[in-house]
Amino acid sequence: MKSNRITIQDIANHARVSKATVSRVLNDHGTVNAQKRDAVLAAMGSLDFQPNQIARGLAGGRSMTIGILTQNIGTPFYDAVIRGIINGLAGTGYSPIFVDGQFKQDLEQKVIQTLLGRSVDGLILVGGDLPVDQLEQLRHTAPTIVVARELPQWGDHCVSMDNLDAGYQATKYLVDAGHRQIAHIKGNSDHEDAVRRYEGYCQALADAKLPLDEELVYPGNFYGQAGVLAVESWLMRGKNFTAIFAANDLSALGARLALYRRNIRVPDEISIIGVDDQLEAAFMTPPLTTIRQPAEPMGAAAAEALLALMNGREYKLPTLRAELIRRESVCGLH
Amino acid sequence: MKSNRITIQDIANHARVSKATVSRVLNDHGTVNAQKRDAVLAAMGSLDFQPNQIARGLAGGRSMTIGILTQNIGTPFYDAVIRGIINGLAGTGYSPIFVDGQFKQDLEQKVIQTLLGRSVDGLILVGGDLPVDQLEQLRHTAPTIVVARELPQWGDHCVSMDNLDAGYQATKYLVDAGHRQIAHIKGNSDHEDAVRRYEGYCQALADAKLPLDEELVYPGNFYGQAGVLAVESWLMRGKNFTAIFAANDLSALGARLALYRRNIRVPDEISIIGVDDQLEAAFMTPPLTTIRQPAEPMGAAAAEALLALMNGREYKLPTLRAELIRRESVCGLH
DNA sequence: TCCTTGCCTGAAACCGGTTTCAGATTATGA
DNA sequence: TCATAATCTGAAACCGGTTTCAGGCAAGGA
Repeated sequence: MKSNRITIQDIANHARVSKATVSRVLNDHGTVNAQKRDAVLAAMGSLDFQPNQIARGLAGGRSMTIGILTQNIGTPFYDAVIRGIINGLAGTGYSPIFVDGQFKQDLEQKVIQTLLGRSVDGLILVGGDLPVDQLEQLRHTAPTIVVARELPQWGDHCVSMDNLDAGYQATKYLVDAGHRQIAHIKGNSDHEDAVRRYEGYCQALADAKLPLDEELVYPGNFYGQAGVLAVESWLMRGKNFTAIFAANDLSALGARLALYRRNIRVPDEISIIGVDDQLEAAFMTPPLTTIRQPAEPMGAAAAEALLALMNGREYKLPTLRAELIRRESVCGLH
Repeated sequence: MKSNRITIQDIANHARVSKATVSRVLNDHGTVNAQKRDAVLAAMGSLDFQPNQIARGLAGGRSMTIGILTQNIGTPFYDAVIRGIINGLAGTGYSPIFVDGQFKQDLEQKVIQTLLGRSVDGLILVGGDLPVDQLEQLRHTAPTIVVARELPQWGDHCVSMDNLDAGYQATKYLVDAGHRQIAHIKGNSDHEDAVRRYEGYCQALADAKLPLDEELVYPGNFYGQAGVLAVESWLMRGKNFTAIFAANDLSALGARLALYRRNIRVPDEISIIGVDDQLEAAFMTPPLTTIRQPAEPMGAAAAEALLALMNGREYKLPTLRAELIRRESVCGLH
């Protein structure tokens, strides 16, 4: 597969100028006589010239690539964040390169090295577990934005949503609707977001002077099956509760299924609220009341922030807050 | 942000050898005296050397990147295919670069050019609309695999599932369960997969000597709302039907919701079958009977095939077939 | 008219690797 | 012991661009 691609030298020959001049018009840099510029442009057009980014990257020190570290958690949330990033980068000349950390610290470090080996111009870390001091160090190697991970001390290098607030809003909404016995299906206990949502749950309970019943907190994992098991375990033990706050939509769905099997009506007998507002939530039966995570906007904001950061432009991060989406899976108790 | 990264020359100085020798041990190429090799290796270790992929790409002609053209359709299916690709490429030294074609031919062509400009070593096209002759041409520029698009004439450069078969299986399952009036919610009419599934539906009907009622075919778009509207339009017009074949799970969900609103029981009164088997399907109420698309395996197979293709290795594509997943949204009519 | 000045331009160095090629060294065989 | 082959090695060319630098040229000022 011999590369017969035409190079800047071909253009130079064709337009009877030097490589340097071609480079100048290519980058719109320095001054070039209008006639020569036109000749170069014409040559580029007729020869269908496509500059070699690899060579540009090597020579210019800018590879025009952005490294993206993802965590292959397989939830719709991360996928949406990534979509946001891809869209945010589209048409900017920068291309995203993806590597997968699988939520393992050592692997994360390794794949970030491969990213650096590719001289990425910037880094977007989606979630992940890297300790802050390593992030700090990384930041001095390449412009870095962390997204979908709460790092308060990182200020404007971090695009995230307040998960404690999300948990709080969800729980408070149930409390305000009159619920007093509110169960919770947790996400993975080693997952920061899950812990924060749980903290929000606790805090809302405390603020309402409601006791926290540990037995009404099920150690889930963000998957649907966890929701099923949670409900079954509570029912089995004869626990009383009128509402469930699930750490994400998928486990809310699982919970709803378990109730369906027992012929327990939602929301009449038991209310359910989730977190995510993924596409399917609106079509659950009944449509799921949930806390919307602005996943795609987060990704887009991260991309935009990184672009600004790399080019030394000012920028400010949008404040992305969890938003309560009222649908029909929660009803008032009066 | 001065790049103080250490280079092959630093290693060479440190180990008292030439760049050429360092390169040789780096690539395990040619012969190198064991002592010098050790010295080089030691230098690499102590200096924490990370070869510059950009430079390697330029010099060696292999960029170790794979271009991925995606269609930002936003459905879980494509996301899953992409996950499969990322996983399939993980640990191979190749990194995926993503561009988005948004299902627009002209944009697809443009972004493929940017991929080529980055001297990708291979190309994976996920879905898309590019005409076959352009694909054919592309194939001679870089090793190319098409995934999630049926291109029978492309033989082993194409990883796909038979969507006609998927539609046929779904419909036949309903027929075999005793259903005679089977409605269908189509996907986008300009989407090949949707058309094929519809063809499968028609064929299964024909094979069962059942008439095709055009009014029971709703022109959907793979989204949930289409499912809702489909059911409402049929009900409004007083159409009789006992089963629905939805072109994907999401529109099946929509249909289920519309029935729920009318208090029509599933599957007792109306059966539903979808296509995809996305994560949520198993937790629908009732759990959705569906045709599983092996999305992640398709992505993984595409990655594997491309790797083999690029390195001139033999390979054979797995036969990935739609698989009926029996759950509870379909019941027999007897 | 001569000297600056500023505008253009091409030659050449450079980015960090790979690869070719020829020479040096060592091992082998006669 | 010497010729020959096999094994190693470094210098230099090269990949396709960018950037520096010095010089050529025309315009402007004295």
